Amino acid sequence: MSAIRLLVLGAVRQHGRAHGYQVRNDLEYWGAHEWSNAKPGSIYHALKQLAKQGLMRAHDIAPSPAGGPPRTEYELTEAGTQEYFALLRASLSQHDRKVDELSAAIGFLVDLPREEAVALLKERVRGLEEWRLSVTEYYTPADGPEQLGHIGEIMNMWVHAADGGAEWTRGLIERIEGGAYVFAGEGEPFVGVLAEGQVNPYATGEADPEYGD
Amino acid sequence: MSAIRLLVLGAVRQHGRAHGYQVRNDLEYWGAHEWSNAKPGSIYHALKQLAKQGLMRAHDIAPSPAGGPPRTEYELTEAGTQEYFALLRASLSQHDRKVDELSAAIGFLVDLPREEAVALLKERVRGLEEWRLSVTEYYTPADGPEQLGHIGEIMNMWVHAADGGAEWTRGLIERIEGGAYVFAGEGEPFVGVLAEGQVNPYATGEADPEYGD
DNA sequence: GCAGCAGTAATCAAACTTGAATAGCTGATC
DNA sequence: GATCAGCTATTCAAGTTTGATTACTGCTGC
Repeated sequence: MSAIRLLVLGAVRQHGRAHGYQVRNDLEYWGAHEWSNAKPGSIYHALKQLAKQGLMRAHDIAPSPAGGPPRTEYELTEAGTQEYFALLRASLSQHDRKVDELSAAIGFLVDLPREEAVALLKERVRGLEEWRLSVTEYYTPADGPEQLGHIGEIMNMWVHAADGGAEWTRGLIERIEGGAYVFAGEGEPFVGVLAEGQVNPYATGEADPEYGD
Repeated sequence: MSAIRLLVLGAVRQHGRAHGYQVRNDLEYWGAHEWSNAKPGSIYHALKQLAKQGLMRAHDIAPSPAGGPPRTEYELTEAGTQEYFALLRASLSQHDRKVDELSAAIGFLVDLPREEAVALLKERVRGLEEWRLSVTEYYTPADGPEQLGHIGEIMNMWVHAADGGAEWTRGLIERIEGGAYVFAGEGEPFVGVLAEGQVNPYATGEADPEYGD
């Protein structure tokens, strides 16, 4: 559940204090329901879990002003902030994680200082190159790759994915080094959450590629 | 659970009759534990589930000849075979499925006639191109793409993935049309499972990229 | 001759995910 | 002015996945 974890931690952190529905809305705003398992059930589960693990503080709040059942607001603890950054760094630098985790991490990329973001992404590229090498070596039987028959196509797909991933990452590094976006400590931070009452311009409720996961 | 479903159906089908541990071993032989959630628990669960749904017949067998608790052998029913091919076709042609499903499907690709495999893969390419278009259109706000800030990088990643996936698929189509591999109805089929007692030359128990899923 | 390790085979509790259901309020429609 | 649709907000049961654990056998060294 690291992707959900990262998303929920990041969303609550940006609000300072948020309830489940707010988080759910942010994630939809980010398109997260399309590339991750960010369904209501999972979000509420994650919030409870994180609270149980001491990463969030829960505050019971009176019934909402606009109808619905009474709601609970959450707030990161110090440990929660630590966990957030640890997860963010790991998701960016380690290639052997699910795609939804990377997507989430890209969304929070600017919470880090610029140089650190670049360093982590370079680490990712290194990992991808290493992995590519290990796949081609490990899965080449002693008696030649023909032994594998069409099974070799699976490895070929991995290699292709590794190359594509590395290429994309290099492009991103270039843009960041070129001065794109506003990172931590560089002034007015990027506003990535919906204010109370603001409508989500991207909420359509359709189109569900669910690529990767 | 479609990936596990496909893997288990395909493995049992190739054996004719197989017990859980045999399936588990085949999946490891294929490297499936590296790119799918093919853990023992999931495999046994899938077998039971498939049996419950009438896609497999279960046979209780006396305690194994080589130690361990009594085992159960499974065998595809007619409905199971139908389901297997339906799943295989869907996994190959639909781009909006998880990567592990595609990996599994590639492993079983040669269970289909050559022309059908090509047709399904072409369908996949069409879907990827369409999806690429929808991503670039849908996530370009009226007031220009800069509005999205670094969030646009997530969409960029998708587009990159779509392009890479389409390119890889086209390459595969080319190789198949060029006569590579032995498909259904073309003589001696490819042997993709371990015979009883044969050791798995790829079983190392380490290296776990877990790419995609 | 037996302690311990490696291999065979399967199960279980706990955690996680899914999709649907619930429940209250507002505004529109007939 | 009843009721229906739609939004706010959360919970729940059922299904799936995970990681550990169990249980049994054969071999190996001492």
